[in-house]
Amino acid sequence: MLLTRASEYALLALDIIRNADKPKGAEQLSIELSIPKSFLAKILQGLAKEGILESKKGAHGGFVLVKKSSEISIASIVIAAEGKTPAVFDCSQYSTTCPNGSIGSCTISPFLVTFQTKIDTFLQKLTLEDIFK
Amino acid sequence: MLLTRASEYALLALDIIRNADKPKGAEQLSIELSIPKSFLAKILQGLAKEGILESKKGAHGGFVLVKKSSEISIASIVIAAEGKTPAVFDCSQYSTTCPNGSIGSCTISPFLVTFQTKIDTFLQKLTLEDIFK
DNA sequence: TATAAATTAGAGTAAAATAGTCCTAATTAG
DNA sequence: CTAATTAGGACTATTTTACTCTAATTTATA
Repeated sequence: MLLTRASEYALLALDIIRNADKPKGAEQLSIELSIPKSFLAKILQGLAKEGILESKKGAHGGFVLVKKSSEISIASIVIAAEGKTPAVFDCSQYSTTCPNGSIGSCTISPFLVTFQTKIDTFLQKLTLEDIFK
Repeated sequence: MLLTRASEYALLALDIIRNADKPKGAEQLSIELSIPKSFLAKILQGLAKEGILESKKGAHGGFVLVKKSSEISIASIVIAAEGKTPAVFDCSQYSTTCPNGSIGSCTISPFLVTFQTKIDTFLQKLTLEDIFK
Protein backbone atom coordinates (compact mmCIF):
# COMPACT_ATOMS: atom_id res chain seq x y z
CA MET A 1 0.00 0.00 0.00
CA LEU A 2 1.19 3.41 -0.98
CA LEU A 3 -0.98 5.26 1.52
CA THR A 4 -1.63 4.18 5.07
CA ARG A 5 -4.50 4.93 7.40
CA ALA A 6 -2.72 8.07 8.53
CA SER A 7 -3.39 9.66 5.14
CA GLU A 8 -6.94 8.37 5.05
CA TYR A 9 -7.71 9.84 8.48
CA ALA A 10 -5.95 13.09 7.60
CA LEU A 11 -8.03 13.59 4.46
CA LEU A 12 -11.30 12.67 6.14
CA ALA A 13 -10.58 15.01 9.04
CA LEU A 14 -9.52 17.87 6.77
CA ASP A 15 -12.79 17.64 4.89
CA ILE A 16 -14.69 18.21 8.11
CA ILE A 17 -12.36 20.92 9.36
CA ARG A 18 -12.58 22.94 6.15
CA ASN A 19 -16.38 22.91 6.33
CA ALA A 20 -16.51 23.99 9.97
CA ASP A 21 -16.72 27.57 11.18
CA LYS A 22 -15.16 26.90 14.59
CA PRO A 23 -12.01 25.02 15.62
CA LYS A 24 -12.63 21.26 15.57
CA GLY A 25 -11.21 19.23 18.44
CA ALA A 26 -9.56 15.85 17.99
CA GLU A 27 -12.16 14.15 20.16
CA GLN A 28 -15.10 15.57 18.24
CA LEU A 29 -13.50 14.58 14.93
CA SER A 30 -12.75 11.08 16.19
CA ILE A 31 -16.40 10.66 17.15
CA GLU A 32 -17.75 11.99 13.85
CA LEU A 33 -15.39 9.75 11.89
CA SER A 34 -15.50 6.76 14.25
CA ILE A 35 -11.74 6.53 14.41
CA PRO A 36 -9.38 6.28 17.42
CA LYS A 37 -8.90 9.62 19.14
CA SER A 38 -5.25 9.29 20.21
CA PHE A 39 -4.17 8.15 16.80
CA LEU A 40 -6.06 10.93 15.06
CA ALA A 41 -4.60 13.47 17.52
CA LYS A 42 -1.10 12.39 16.52
CA ILE A 43 -1.91 12.83 12.85
CA LEU A 44 -3.46 16.26 13.40
CA GLN A 45 -0.34 17.30 15.32
CA GLY A 46 1.71 16.33 12.30
CA LEU A 47 -0.50 18.38 9.98
CA ALA A 48 -0.14 21.35 12.33
CA LYS A 49 3.63 21.05 12.37
CA GLU A 50 3.70 21.14 8.61
CA GLY A 51 1.61 24.30 8.59
CA ILE A 52 -1.45 22.72 7.03
CA LEU A 53 -3.52 23.23 10.16
CA GLU A 54 -3.36 25.72 12.96
CA SER A 55 -3.89 24.25 16.40
CA LYS A 56 -5.51 26.17 19.22
CA LYS A 57 -4.83 24.84 22.67
CA GLY A 58 -7.02 25.10 25.73
CA ALA A 59 -10.75 25.25 26.20
CA HIS A 60 -12.68 25.60 22.95
CA GLY A 61 -9.47 24.88 21.14
CA GLY A 62 -9.03 22.60 18.18
CA PHE A 63 -7.82 22.72 14.63
CA VAL A 64 -8.54 25.15 11.82
CA LEU A 65 -7.31 25.42 8.25
CA VAL A 66 -4.61 28.01 7.66
CA LYS A 67 -4.82 28.17 3.89
CA LYS A 68 -7.60 27.80 1.37
CA SER A 69 -8.40 24.24 0.28
CA SER A 70 -7.28 25.11 -3.23
CA GLU A 71 -3.83 26.02 -1.91
CA ILE A 72 -3.21 22.76 -0.08
CA SER A 73 -1.76 19.97 -2.19
CA ILE A 74 -2.59 16.35 -1.47
CA ALA A 75 1.14 15.70 -1.59
CA SER A 76 1.75 18.01 1.37
CA ILE A 77 -1.05 16.37 3.36
CA VAL A 78 0.22 12.87 2.69
CA ILE A 79 3.80 13.80 3.55
CA ALA A 80 2.65 15.40 6.80
CA ALA A 81 0.46 12.43 7.69
CA GLU A 82 2.89 9.69 6.75
CA GLY A 83 5.98 11.53 7.92
CA LYS A 84 7.59 10.94 4.54
CA THR A 85 6.81 11.09 0.87
CA PRO A 86 4.90 8.05 -0.38
CA ALA A 87 7.47 5.86 -2.10
CA VAL A 88 6.87 3.35 -4.87
CA PHE A 89 9.83 1.38 -3.63
CA ASP A 90 12.22 2.30 -0.88
CA CYS A 91 15.63 1.69 -2.41
CA SER A 92 17.62 4.02 -0.20
CA GLN A 93 16.64 2.07 2.85
CA TYR A 94 18.19 -1.01 1.38
CA SER A 95 21.12 0.66 -0.30
CA THR A 96 23.69 -1.27 1.73
CA THR A 97 22.15 -4.59 0.78
CA CYS A 98 21.10 -3.58 -2.74
CA PRO A 99 22.01 -6.45 -5.07
CA ASN A 100 23.08 -4.01 -7.74
CA GLY A 101 25.18 -1.79 -5.55
CA SER A 102 24.56 1.90 -5.20
CA ILE A 103 21.33 3.68 -5.96
CA GLY A 104 20.83 4.61 -9.56
CA SER A 105 23.06 1.95 -11.06
CA CYS A 106 20.37 -0.71 -10.77
CA THR A 107 18.77 -1.89 -14.02
CA ILE A 108 15.28 -1.17 -12.75
CA SER A 109 16.18 2.24 -11.37
CA PRO A 110 15.00 4.20 -14.46
CA PHE A 111 11.61 2.50 -14.27
CA LEU A 112 11.33 3.20 -10.56
CA VAL A 113 12.26 6.86 -10.99
CA THR A 114 9.75 7.34 -13.80
CA PHE A 115 7.00 5.69 -11.79
CA GLN A 116 7.79 7.67 -8.66
CA THR A 117 7.82 10.93 -10.60
CA LYS A 118 4.38 10.15 -12.06
CA ILE A 119 2.98 9.68 -8.58
CA ASP A 120 4.71 12.75 -7.13
CA THR A 121 3.43 14.96 -9.92
CA PHE A 122 -0.10 13.65 -9.62
CA LEU A 123 -0.22 14.33 -5.87
CA GLN A 124 1.44 17.72 -6.14
CA LYS A 125 -1.03 18.99 -8.71
CA LEU A 126 -4.11 17.80 -6.84
CA THR A 127 -5.47 20.05 -4.10
CA LEU A 128 -7.73 19.41 -1.16
CA GLU A 129 -10.45 21.28 -2.99
CA ASP A 130 -10.10 19.08 -6.07
CA ILE A 131 -10.72 15.79 -4.35
CA PHE A 132 -13.91 16.87 -2.58
CA LYS A 133 -15.63 18.80 -5.34
CA MET B 1 5.62 1.21 -0.41
CA LEU B 2 3.66 0.18 -3.40
CA LEU B 3 6.11 -2.47 -4.57
CA THR B 4 7.96 -4.90 -2.35
CA ARG B 5 11.19 -6.77 -2.84
CA ALA B 6 9.28 -9.55 -4.56
CA SER B 7 8.64 -7.26 -7.54
CA GLU B 8 12.19 -5.96 -7.49
CA TYR B 9 13.63 -9.49 -7.54
CA ALA B 10 11.16 -10.57 -10.21
CA LEU B 11 12.14 -7.75 -12.56
CA LEU B 12 15.86 -8.19 -12.00
CA ALA B 13 15.59 -11.94 -12.59
CA LEU B 14 13.44 -11.54 -15.69
CA ASP B 15 16.01 -9.22 -17.22
CA ILE B 16 18.64 -11.95 -16.92
CA ILE B 17 16.32 -14.72 -18.06
CA ARG B 18 15.25 -12.86 -21.19
CA ASN B 19 18.89 -12.35 -22.18
CA ALA B 20 19.85 -15.98 -21.63
CA ASP B 21 19.77 -18.71 -24.28
CA LYS B 22 19.39 -21.58 -21.83
CA PRO B 23 17.06 -22.15 -18.86
CA LYS B 24 18.29 -20.21 -15.84
CA GLY B 25 18.13 -21.96 -12.47
CA ALA B 26 17.03 -20.25 -9.27
CA GLU B 27 20.40 -20.87 -7.67
CA GLN B 28 22.38 -19.36 -10.53
CA LEU B 29 20.11 -16.31 -10.60
CA SER B 30 20.37 -15.87 -6.85
CA ILE B 31 24.16 -15.87 -7.14
CA GLU B 32 24.25 -13.42 -10.03
CA LEU B 33 21.86 -11.07 -8.25
CA SER B 34 23.17 -11.66 -4.72
CA ILE B 35 19.71 -12.35 -3.37
CA PRO B 36 18.41 -15.24 -1.23
CA LYS B 37 17.84 -18.39 -3.26
CA SER B 38 14.78 -19.80 -1.48
CA PHE B 39 12.99 -16.49 -1.60
CA LEU B 40 13.77 -16.00 -5.27
CA ALA B 41 12.64 -19.56 -6.01
CA LYS B 42 9.25 -18.78 -4.49
CA ILE B 43 8.91 -15.68 -6.63
CA LEU B 44 9.90 -17.54 -9.81
CA GLN B 45 7.32 -20.21 -8.99
CA GLY B 46 4.71 -17.48 -8.85
CA LEU B 47 5.77 -16.10 -12.22
CA ALA B 48 5.60 -19.61 -13.67
CA LYS B 49 2.10 -20.15 -12.30
CA GLU B 50 0.92 -16.95 -13.95
CA GLY B 51 2.35 -18.09 -17.27
CA ILE B 52 5.07 -15.46 -17.44
CA LEU B 53 7.82 -18.04 -17.17
CA GLU B 54 8.02 -21.67 -18.10
CA SER B 55 9.76 -23.84 -15.54
CA LYS B 56 11.75 -26.92 -16.49
CA LYS B 57 12.32 -29.40 -13.70
CA GLY B 58 15.21 -31.77 -13.28
CA ALA B 59 18.82 -31.62 -14.35
CA HIS B 60 19.65 -28.65 -16.55
CA GLY B 61 16.26 -27.26 -15.72
CA GLY B 62 15.41 -23.71 -14.85
CA PHE B 63 13.22 -20.92 -16.09
CA VAL B 64 12.66 -19.52 -19.56
CA LEU B 65 10.43 -16.79 -20.94
CA VAL B 66 7.27 -17.97 -22.64
CA LYS B 67 6.36 -14.76 -24.41
CA LYS B 68 8.31 -11.91 -25.95
CA SER B 69 9.39 -9.13 -23.58
CA SER B 70 7.19 -6.72 -25.46
CA GLU B 71 4.16 -8.89 -24.71
CA ILE B 72 4.67 -9.03 -20.95
CA SER B 73 3.19 -6.13 -19.00
CA ILE B 74 4.82 -4.88 -15.84
CA ALA B 75 1.38 -5.12 -14.24
CA SER B 76 1.25 -8.88 -14.83
CA ILE B 77 4.74 -9.33 -13.39
CA VAL B 78 3.97 -7.31 -10.29
CA ILE B 79 0.68 -9.11 -9.71
CA ALA B 80 2.42 -12.48 -10.05
CA ALA B 81 5.27 -11.46 -7.77
CA GLU B 82 3.18 -9.77 -5.07
CA GLY B 83 0.29 -12.18 -5.29
CA LYS B 84 -2.10 -9.28 -5.75
CA THR B 85 -2.47 -6.05 -7.63
CA PRO B 86 -0.48 -3.18 -6.08
CA ALA B 87 -3.01 -1.08 -4.19
CA VAL B 88 -2.80 2.61 -3.39
CA PHE B 89 -4.90 1.98 -0.33
CA ASP B 90 -6.53 -1.24 0.71
CA CYS B 91 -10.06 -0.21 1.54
CA SER B 92 -11.71 -3.57 1.05
CA GLN B 93 -9.56 -5.09 3.73
CA TYR B 94 -10.92 -2.62 6.19
CA SER B 95 -14.46 -2.58 4.90
CA THR B 96 -15.92 -3.91 8.15
CA THR B 97 -14.19 -1.21 10.18
CA CYS B 98 -14.41 1.53 7.57
CA PRO B 99 -15.46 4.73 9.34
CA ASN B 100 -17.65 5.69 6.44
CA GLY B 101 -19.39 2.39 5.98
CA SER B 102 -19.32 0.47 2.77
CA ILE B 103 -16.82 0.90 0.00
CA GLY B 104 -17.58 3.67 -2.43
CA SER B 105 -19.61 5.82 -0.08
CA CYS B 106 -16.51 7.29 1.54
CA THR B 107 -15.73 10.92 0.72
CA ILE B 108 -12.19 10.09 -0.38
CA SER B 109 -13.25 7.13 -2.49
CA PRO B 110 -13.39 9.05 -5.80
CA PHE B 111 -9.84 10.31 -5.23
CA LEU B 112 -8.62 6.82 -4.36
CA VAL B 113 -10.26 5.27 -7.41
CA THR B 114 -8.79 7.90 -9.73
CA PHE B 115 -5.35 7.45 -8.25
CA GLN B 116 -5.53 3.65 -8.41
CA THR B 117 -6.68 3.76 -12.02
CA LYS B 118 -3.74 5.99 -12.96
CA ILE B 119 -1.33 3.47 -11.49
CA ASP B 120 -3.07 0.44 -13.00
CA THR B 121 -3.06 2.01 -16.45
CA PHE B 122 0.59 2.99 -16.21
CA LEU B 123 1.66 -0.53 -15.25
CA GLN B 124 -0.57 -2.21 -17.79
CA LYS B 125 0.79 -0.18 -20.68
CA LEU B 126 4.43 -0.68 -19.75
CA THR B 127 6.12 -3.86 -20.94
CA LEU B 128 9.20 -5.72 -19.82
CA GLU B 129 10.91 -4.54 -22.97
CA ASP B 130 10.07 -0.90 -22.25
CA ILE B 131 11.72 -0.70 -18.88
CA PHE B 132 15.06 -2.15 -20.00
CA LYS B 133 15.55 -0.37 -23.29
C1' DT C 1 18.08 -47.53 -14.05
C1' DA C 2 20.66 -44.90 -10.70
C1' DT C 3 21.79 -40.38 -9.56
C1' DA C 4 22.52 -35.71 -9.32
C1' DA C 5 20.43 -31.43 -10.46
C1' DA C 6 16.52 -29.05 -10.45
C1' DT C 7 11.70 -27.25 -9.35
C1' DT C 8 7.44 -27.62 -6.04
C1' DA C 9 4.87 -27.26 -1.91
C1' DG C 10 3.96 -26.11 2.58
C1' DA C 11 4.99 -24.81 7.10
C1' DG C 12 7.48 -22.05 9.96
C1' DT C 13 10.27 -17.82 11.63
C1' DA C 14 12.42 -13.07 12.14
C1' DA C 15 12.32 -8.37 11.35
C1' DA C 16 10.05 -4.26 10.12
C1' DA C 17 6.16 -1.33 9.39
C1' DT C 18 1.59 -0.07 10.71
C1' DA C 19 -1.74 1.15 13.85
C1' DG C 20 -2.56 2.07 17.55
C1' DT C 21 -2.55 3.17 23.38
C1' DC C 22 -1.46 5.67 27.56
C1' DC C 23 0.18 9.00 30.56
C1' DT C 24 1.84 13.41 31.83
C1' DA C 25 2.68 18.19 30.81
C1' DA C 26 1.46 22.64 28.92
C1' DT C 27 -1.94 25.94 27.52
C1' DT C 28 -6.09 28.84 27.65
C1' DA C 29 -11.24 30.46 27.59
C1' DG C 30 -14.39 31.53 30.75
C1' DC D 1 -9.18 28.45 39.31
C1' DT D 2 -10.60 24.91 36.43
C1' DA D 3 -12.19 22.30 32.81
C1' DA D 4 -11.13 21.56 28.09
C1' DT D 5 -7.88 20.91 24.98
C1' DT D 6 -3.33 20.23 22.38
C1' DA D 7 1.74 18.34 22.81
C1' DG D 8 5.08 14.92 23.43
C1' DG D 9 7.13 10.71 24.41
C1' DA D 10 7.24 6.04 25.43
C1' DC D 11 5.13 1.94 24.93
C1' DT D 12 2.37 -2.16 22.80
C1' DA D 13 -0.26 -5.00 19.50
C1' DT D 14 -1.11 -6.43 14.93
C1' DT D 15 0.04 -7.16 10.30
C1' DT D 16 3.04 -7.43 6.53
C1' DT D 17 7.35 -8.39 4.58
C1' DA D 18 11.09 -11.09 3.91
C1' DC D 19 12.72 -14.52 4.40
C1' DT D 20 14.26 -20.16 5.86
C1' DC D 21 13.89 -25.12 5.99
C1' DT D 22 12.55 -29.65 4.85
C1' DA D 23 10.62 -33.11 2.11
C1' DA D 24 8.71 -34.46 -2.24
C1' DT D 25 8.84 -34.64 -7.22
C1' DT D 26 10.75 -34.46 -11.73
C1' DT D 27 14.15 -35.36 -15.37
C1' DA D 28 18.59 -35.28 -18.23
C1' DT D 29 22.22 -38.10 -18.72
C1' DA D 30 25.69 -41.48 -17.72
